[in-house]
Amino acid sequence: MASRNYGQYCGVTTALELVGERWALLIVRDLLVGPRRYTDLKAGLPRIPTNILSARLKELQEAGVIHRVPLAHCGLVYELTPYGRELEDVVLALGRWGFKGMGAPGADDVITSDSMTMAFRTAHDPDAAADHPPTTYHVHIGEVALTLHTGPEGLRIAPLPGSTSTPVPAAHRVDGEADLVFAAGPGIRSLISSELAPADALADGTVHVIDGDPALLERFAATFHLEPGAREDAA
Amino acid sequence: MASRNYGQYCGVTTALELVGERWALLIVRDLLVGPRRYTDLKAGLPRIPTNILSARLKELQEAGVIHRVPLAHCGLVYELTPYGRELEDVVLALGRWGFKGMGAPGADDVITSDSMTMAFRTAHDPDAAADHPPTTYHVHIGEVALTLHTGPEGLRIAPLPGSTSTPVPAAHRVDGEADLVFAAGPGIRSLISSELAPADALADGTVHVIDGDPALLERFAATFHLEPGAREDAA
DNA sequence: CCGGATCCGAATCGATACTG
DNA sequence: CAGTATCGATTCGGATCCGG
Repeated sequence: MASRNYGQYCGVTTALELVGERWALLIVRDLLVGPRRYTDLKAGLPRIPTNILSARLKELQEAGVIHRVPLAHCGLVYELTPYGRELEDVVLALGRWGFKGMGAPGADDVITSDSMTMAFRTAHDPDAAADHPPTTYHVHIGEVALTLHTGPEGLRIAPLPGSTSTPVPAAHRVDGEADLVFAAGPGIRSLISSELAPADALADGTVHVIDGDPALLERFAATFHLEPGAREDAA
Repeated sequence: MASRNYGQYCGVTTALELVGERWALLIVRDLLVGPRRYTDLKAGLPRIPTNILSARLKELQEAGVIHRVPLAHCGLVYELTPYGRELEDVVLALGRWGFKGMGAPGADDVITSDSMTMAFRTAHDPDAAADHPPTTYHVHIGEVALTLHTGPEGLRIAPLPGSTSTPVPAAHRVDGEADLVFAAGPGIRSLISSELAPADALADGTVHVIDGDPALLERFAATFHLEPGAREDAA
């Protein structure tokens, strides 16, 4: 045995032995949003083979990263342990770096509620948000609809009903009206990376304001923001 | 085609498609220390098959993460591009998390100069260092010997001659005497995680001071420090 | 529907040998 | 030094099936 390990006494290799396998960190990404049942995970990771999902869930449990929680009424959910929750930095760092390398979406690329939620978390700038009053946005991207609320306690994100994904977060629903309701496609990426100014995004239809003051899109872009970074395509 | 990708439009999946394969981030880890030739990388990653090293180097080039730099006299080195250097956050976050999960070293686990260098970078606390005058440590761990210098410009790490690894960093050699010279084994981990107090490490032989004031080990432990975090072993 | 287990072909990885 | 080539061992992906 001991074959699939890296043979080094090092934090990076230890981490990669625990969560470095294919799909593992994507499961963690979705669980960072909240506890999920097997079927939720399968839906959020549309291309994962079910045997791999099984295997990863088992491995992540043995590693102490997640645990199973039986649900009161029926079924069960997987949930990060405190130890697993500390992977947030890793996932956010990966998301931040990967954002810089994203090109146009592939033909059959999917946008999921959980991946968008984590994306907004990585892009959120608390300092910029503090320059403005608390604000609620309703964002529609493809099939996904999220409520983002920035306030003194930080960022709160919840799926909106109508979004094809994770059911009701019941308790902490973000009710009340949004200050800005808008729809966009994957092109919202260029808004967050400042490649496209808010005014231009409105003008060219990248963003379509449904309700609220379109000027608030400036605030949105100031609050959710990731530098494009040094990308020099060689391929 | 398009088979080996995750089918999502998301920063995390993009990142994992570029550097998520086995060994890729370990190559990046070593290159974060400095440019390395093929043979250096092979030596720093003792268990990597040479065909995999080849393949990863090729893929990382196509991804724009590294590039080949021909050397003046002979040979060539691989070097991170600016884009690749931005993976530092990812590697440090992984190293920080993995550190918490490290148990005792496996029987045939190796400690390399580059992995130790990155480990000290993740453990370095600039604020704690600022509480003390600039300090130079010579640390011997197994076959690896490093000079660590903390000063107003941050942390500088260089391999010491006698260390079985990367040759001469020529220009920026850290010369002059060290304030503290000590040797340790993998047990230094417990010092950095505060599971073992400096005084106890000296008493039980985990750390052996060769030269300098042993009291400076307190300063070392205050400067290089990683919280153990929430680890609850279930296996 | 939920929560998987099983089977099998395809792709990848690991170990060793070999080459310009 | 800087890699290819080869080949068996693993792992992954896709599909199907099964017990509650």
